[in-house]
Amino acid sequence: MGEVVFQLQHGKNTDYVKKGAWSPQEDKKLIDYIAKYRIWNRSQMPKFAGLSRTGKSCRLRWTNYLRPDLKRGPFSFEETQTVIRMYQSLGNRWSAIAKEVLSRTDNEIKNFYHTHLKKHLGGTKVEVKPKSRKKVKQIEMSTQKSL
DNA sequence: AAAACCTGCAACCGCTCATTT
DNA sequence: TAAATGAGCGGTTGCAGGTTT
Repeated sequence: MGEVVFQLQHGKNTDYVKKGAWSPQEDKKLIDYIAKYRIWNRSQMPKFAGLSRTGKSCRLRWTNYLRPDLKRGPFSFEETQTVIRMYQSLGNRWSAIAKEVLSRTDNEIKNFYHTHLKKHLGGTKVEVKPKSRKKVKQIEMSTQKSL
């Protein structure tokens, strides 16, 4: 429903890039492909997997939804506490927080924060994210040590 | 009953950084 | 060393389903 298909012209060949929600069939193709080949080339993978999606979209779907080690459902008390603690020390470094909250993705934590925690932590001002990832690494290292 | 509004979440976009050539 | 390309991240959007009026 509401699916959008974009048509890209490349000379005589026509590639269709589908957007929007993933169907169960597409999920299965992606799971089957990754189960078979594991490592993918982002630009080539969708074509070989038989998917009309961008590699970026495939990666996102896999990491945020299809990965077998992902935990679904509501956050536990412990997970919530970890997210709050890490957010207060790291700020909006969702991927770094996700490493601490096992089996949860950065996207899931980000959504969880925006929908559940933001209103409760509204007054808690946290530093703006640093631009450089080197700085982020340094912050992460120091956080690891202090924990 | 249905229209309007709200909430939660999956997915996309644009940007930065890392790696390769 | 610089340019091109690939990968990852955070912000934001769009929509389905639920709730309120």
